[in-house]
Amino acid sequence: MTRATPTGWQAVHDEALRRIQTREWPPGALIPGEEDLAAELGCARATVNRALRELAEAGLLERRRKAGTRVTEVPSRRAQMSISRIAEEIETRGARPGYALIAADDTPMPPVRRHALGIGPDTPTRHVEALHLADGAPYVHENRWISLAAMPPAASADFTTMSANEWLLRHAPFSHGTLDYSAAAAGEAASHLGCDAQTPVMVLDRATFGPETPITWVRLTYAPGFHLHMKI
Amino acid sequence: MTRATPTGWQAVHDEALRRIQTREWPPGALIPGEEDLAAELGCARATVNRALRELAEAGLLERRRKAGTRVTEVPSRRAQMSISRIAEEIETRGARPGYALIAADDTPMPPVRRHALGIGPDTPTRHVEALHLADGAPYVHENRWISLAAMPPAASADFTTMSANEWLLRHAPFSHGTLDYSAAAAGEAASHLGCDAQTPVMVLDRATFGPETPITWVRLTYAPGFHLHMKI
DNA sequence: AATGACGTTATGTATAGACATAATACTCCC
DNA sequence: GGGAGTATTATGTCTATACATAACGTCATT
Repeated sequence: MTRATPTGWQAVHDEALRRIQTREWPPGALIPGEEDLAAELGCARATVNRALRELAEAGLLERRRKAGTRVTEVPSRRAQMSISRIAEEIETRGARPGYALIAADDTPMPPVRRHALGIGPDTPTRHVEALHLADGAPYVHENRWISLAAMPPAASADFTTMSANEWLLRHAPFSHGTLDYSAAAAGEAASHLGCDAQTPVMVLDRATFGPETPITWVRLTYAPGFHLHMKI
Repeated sequence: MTRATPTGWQAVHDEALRRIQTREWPPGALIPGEEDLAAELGCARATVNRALRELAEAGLLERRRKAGTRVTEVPSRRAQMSISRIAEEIETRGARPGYALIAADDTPMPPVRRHALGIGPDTPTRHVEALHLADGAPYVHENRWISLAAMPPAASADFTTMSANEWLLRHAPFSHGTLDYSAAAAGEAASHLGCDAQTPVMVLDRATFGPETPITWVRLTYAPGFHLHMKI
């Protein structure tokens, strides 16, 4: 019963994945217990545990104490994308990043966005508008408000050379946030992006929070032709 | 030196996260070794390892053998979204899902898409066009080709009541795929979505692969107002 | 029959100890 | 001084064992 070949949790992971994909363990089926699998594959239970835990995190298995482990009936898998500095994003696409500040002022934050970020009408904010370039061409228009309650130094930060995006990534201890992509007409950003006001473009609204407080709300309006690529 | 309070890898995880967020461990800094932390927090090295590994997977720490563990300078974090059945997606938004088949025929797969999916011009495919509804209103238009080489039963499957989306999730052992969101004018899908051909809408191009073979390529054109929400 | 207590069981996690591995730091030789 | 080989070291992983915990089933009680 003891198989010699697989050692290491990755081998166990791969073997289990194979059994799921070949439907040797069909959807909905209860798979052998950790103890049994460990015996069969000739390794410790902890090793099997690690392997099956990863598969459960990937959404391919469902594990419950006492009930055991079963193959997910209709796996709802997670797609991942990495959120990074815009400059890095541009470099990843093989282009030379550029940056131009349009305005850094005290334009008040619209009430709708105050609400989205969860800050009161009295919280002071700073407004920054900028354009990011890829190989000299407009890439994305950035329209941002920063809560000065959460980030007082932002009041005097210089955004002419370093973008607010990068400044915040370096200085703000952010912990979580929300992303909201939608399609819209370019509208006011059109002139900066060098397109028609009616051109369909991708818009990203992002709210970012520190461990305790809201930090910033930003609308990124991408130039026409942008596409968001993810793997699953 | 021994702290009583934290036990369990989650406690260690939280404590390390706190130290990162409070900049007690500033960006770029080398943090104590696993052995030291285990001694300080009064637990086994394996427990510290588990906690720090999770933080490294989250992109907050960078770990290298011999070099030790350091806090990521500019963390590029990952946003996740769950890919599930369209019906489930609609239910999640609090609406009653509906489905209507528009066409199931042998319309050939356009060469561009054959290329995207990676199948030759001789591979037989089936074409399915359908509309998904949320509370009776158009939600998303589905335009799909299925490789019959990978999924022969799809040739005779009945897509009038069950969508190809759901049928494939149940029958195809898919392992990976690519997602590509973009903004575009509604175009040909406009009539089905009940909007203007020039209306900006979100378009999702998805290629899905089994462990060995390409399975399906689909273009989902979402109705106006759709937005893609993610958390980070 | 419905309800509640309890034992059983599979997963979840902690532990100490060991070895593997990668990468740095150092030493020796030329 | 420079390059090659070696020692050192922090993380990566496996093992065996133990106990914790959630939840299913059963049995007794109402």
